[in-house]
Amino acid sequence: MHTVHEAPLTRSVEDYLKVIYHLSSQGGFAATSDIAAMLEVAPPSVSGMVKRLSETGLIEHVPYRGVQLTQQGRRAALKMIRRHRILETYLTQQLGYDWGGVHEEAERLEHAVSDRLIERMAGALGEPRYDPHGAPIPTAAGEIEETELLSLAEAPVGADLELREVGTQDPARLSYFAEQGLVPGARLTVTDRQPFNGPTTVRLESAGVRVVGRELAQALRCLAAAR
Amino acid sequence: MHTVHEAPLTRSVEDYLKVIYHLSSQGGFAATSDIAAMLEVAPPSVSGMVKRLSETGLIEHVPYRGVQLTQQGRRAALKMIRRHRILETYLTQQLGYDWGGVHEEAERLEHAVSDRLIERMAGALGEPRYDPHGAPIPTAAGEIEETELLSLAEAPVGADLELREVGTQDPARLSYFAEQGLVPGARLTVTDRQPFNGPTTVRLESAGVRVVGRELAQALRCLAAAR
DNA sequence: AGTGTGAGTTAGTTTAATCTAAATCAGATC
DNA sequence: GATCTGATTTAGATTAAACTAACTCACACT
Repeated sequence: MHTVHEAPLTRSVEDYLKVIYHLSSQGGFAATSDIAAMLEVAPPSVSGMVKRLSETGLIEHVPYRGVQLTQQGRRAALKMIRRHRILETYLTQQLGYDWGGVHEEAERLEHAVSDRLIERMAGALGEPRYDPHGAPIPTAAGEIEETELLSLAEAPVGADLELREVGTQDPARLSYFAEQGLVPGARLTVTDRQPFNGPTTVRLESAGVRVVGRELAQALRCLAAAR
Repeated sequence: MHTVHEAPLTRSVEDYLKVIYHLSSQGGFAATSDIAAMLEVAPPSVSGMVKRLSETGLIEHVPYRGVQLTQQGRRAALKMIRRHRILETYLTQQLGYDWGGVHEEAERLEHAVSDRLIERMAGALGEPRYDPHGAPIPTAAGEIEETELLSLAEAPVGADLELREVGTQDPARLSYFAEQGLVPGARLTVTDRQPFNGPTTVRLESAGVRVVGRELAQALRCLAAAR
């Protein structure tokens, strides 16, 4: 299949595709209002963009239901996600950025970098497979690892887990997690959970005991630990 | 003096300021048509932008004469030039870019990077004073070295020179110069010049003899060599 | 089945940057 | 000094992305 001439996507289009990817990743449709909320934009702006995106074949729109990415749209979204995650990894490992601030910087840069630069960065880093928060980095070919992870808020008491991904971009939460030793790779055991969706208590293998409120626990995504 | 709240400049505004800086650097005014030519934009677009820029106090406009930067405009322009040159230096030294292509990449990135990132890059490079083409890098405080250089097209026969700056962004010319050993720091002696603005012949201290056409020679900016 | 509510869409305006075509100015030429 | 010419500006249209206000749809509830 020949490479088709593709007009460069504008900043906005790229952002829409990324949030549609995230919102529809758990199957199903992304709702107009959710897209609007994530982009901090009024709902009619979304309707307008949705019209253009479906005209150009990047999304499928079912009026009053929501939207889904087409193959083409998914490819474009994964490309932006790769850019974002490579940038975060590079800024962290090569330029001393900490968890706070990387996201914002990457968010701006991802629209300006060339494929060539991203691949140079990836090369300099040794083709990393995960970003600093533990999220998988799509390959240049557009494939992404899809591992089922279990949020710490749902993990059963007694489970031995490995923390794989810290699923937030909020700098305050990120630095709090980092302080608490709650970083990708940490081994932990769930020792308790308060009733009615209360906080989860865990024992960290290499540190002490932590009590994590439900909302925070939802961001911590784990895998059953290999023993 | 307190830092005034400054609205972030758009991509376009920044580009206009940069070319106005370059066009008016040899004193005097930048002409509408020259700005239009450098930005590859129609002259009326320049008139429109000039109106807005002078309203916001970044330039001084004398109708039918041209424009000049104000102090504020000059500061903004030098900031962009610093970003551009730090980026070119970083891409070249840390990510293996060669002379061709760096310019284009930096041109896009300079609008997206934060001051913080630029200063990290500058730090990683050891606060470089010159970019890969030999152009001086403005300091973070907004000062730029202004050394009088002599274009090779004007240098008298017999002069011993040090090549300081290769003043072009054209990738083809840049790689040609690099092949010929005409890079910043090269020592050379002017041995001949053909009449009527003909080519200049130079002997390179560490290589052989080169004949350089007038147009190319204009891009090579030199300093009288220390002996 | 009728209706109310909130989500979604349409209509029409705004802002920034561009364009083409038309008008105007300034300096050079005769 | 009148005129010509090319550079510059003004006028008006276009595109992309956003907004507010007003309308419409789908679906849940009685």
